[in-house]
Amino acid sequence: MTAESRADHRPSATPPLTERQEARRRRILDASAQLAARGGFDAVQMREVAEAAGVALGTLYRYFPSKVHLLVATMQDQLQHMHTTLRKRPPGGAAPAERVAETLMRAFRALQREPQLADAMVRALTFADRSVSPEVDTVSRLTTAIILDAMGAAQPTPEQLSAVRVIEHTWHSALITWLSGRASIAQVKIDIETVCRLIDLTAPERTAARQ
Amino acid sequence: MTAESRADHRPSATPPLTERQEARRRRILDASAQLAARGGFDAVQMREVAEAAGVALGTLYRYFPSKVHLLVATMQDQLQHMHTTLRKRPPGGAAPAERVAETLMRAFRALQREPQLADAMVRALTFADRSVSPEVDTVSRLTTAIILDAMGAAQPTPEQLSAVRVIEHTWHSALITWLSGRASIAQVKIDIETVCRLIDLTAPERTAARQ
DNA sequence: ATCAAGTCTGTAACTTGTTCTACATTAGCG
DNA sequence: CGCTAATGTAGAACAAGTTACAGACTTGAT
Repeated sequence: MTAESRADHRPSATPPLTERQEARRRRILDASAQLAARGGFDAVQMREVAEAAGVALGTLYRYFPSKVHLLVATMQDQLQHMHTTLRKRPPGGAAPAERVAETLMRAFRALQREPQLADAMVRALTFADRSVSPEVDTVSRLTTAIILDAMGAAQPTPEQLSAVRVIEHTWHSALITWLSGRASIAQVKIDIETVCRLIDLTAPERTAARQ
Repeated sequence: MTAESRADHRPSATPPLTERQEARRRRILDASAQLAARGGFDAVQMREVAEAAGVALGTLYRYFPSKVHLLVATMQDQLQHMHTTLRKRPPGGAAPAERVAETLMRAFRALQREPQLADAMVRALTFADRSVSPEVDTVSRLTTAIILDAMGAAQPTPEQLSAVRVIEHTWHSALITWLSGRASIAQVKIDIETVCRLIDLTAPERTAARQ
């Protein structure tokens, strides 16, 4: 059970990395997160990341072909953490809508602890162009997984998936308005709770509850 | 009734512009839109905008303190157009939710005609940092106005305003997923229709009939 | 152990957003 | 008109993302 078996998360046809390469990748991601946590998107300067990670600039670009790729990968990394953390203490609400809202608010509070890091990651995510689509998609799938987990919908209907998509849209966009100082934390909370009402609307309605 | 009285749209304490200045501003915005329409965000290069507008680089920066400011202003400009255009033929649906969805889809089709321009504007909008907040807020208010128009809610309740906020979030984020090729046009349509269901949910339901 | 292919390193160059500077033009005002 | 402050111009300079390249180091197969 060496480092090798752990490394096979990524779906794409990445040639497996040697141990030293895995270590380099990790140092880079850590350096990225650390610089981001200090000063947000702008503070993640490729030369500085390279230096902090003890790697040449060219190498950094071999691992992550652009700053946006790097930050999206950083987000993937952080989301993994969050997903495992969230799984440990599942939300307590009775209705799916409540549980999703609770989960997202928990994630939101985690982001509030490192607002600059959140800034860097979210800005990169929404600024990403087509060349980063696969990576952004991975982040999106992770987010979807977290929300579906909270809903407790193992076999979501297409309608429910639509609701989840809309929730994700709202989540990202609300984060942006918060990060750029155009919405308060309270406002974000309201938006999340509002959009989560869509879940009730799309629940498999044979179960009496809401009609 | 010279050009002067027309110029007083902007709320901030902008000293009134002379006629030549108004003309410069217009040339800059037009050049920006034209370059954006060609090649999207990346094709809007400040030197090229300046040259196309027949203005020195320093002047461009006096009018718009950054590329993002410029593109957000371009978006304001385009939204004005759209708002007037949309007002001319109001949506035909019976229920507010239908009308809003119809209006947004109409706007979406307009954006599809110039996808590169849409790309430049939307990317700028979501990439904008705090220094652009006032301008982004103006765009947001314009969008809100368009949606409220379509709803026909002259006196929206706080709940309805929350729904509108969420609709806006979804609108922006769905546009981004479309622009970066991660969602199809059909998918965007579904997302818009899904989120518009929130309107029914928040309608002032004491007035039995849909009023 | 050795060789070829692939990786890394250090560094310079290039691109484009942004800032700065020195000088010319314009606008408002007495 | 003639002055002065604000505005505009041309172009250099700077910053950070990105690319290019020559030489050293690793790796894997023989």
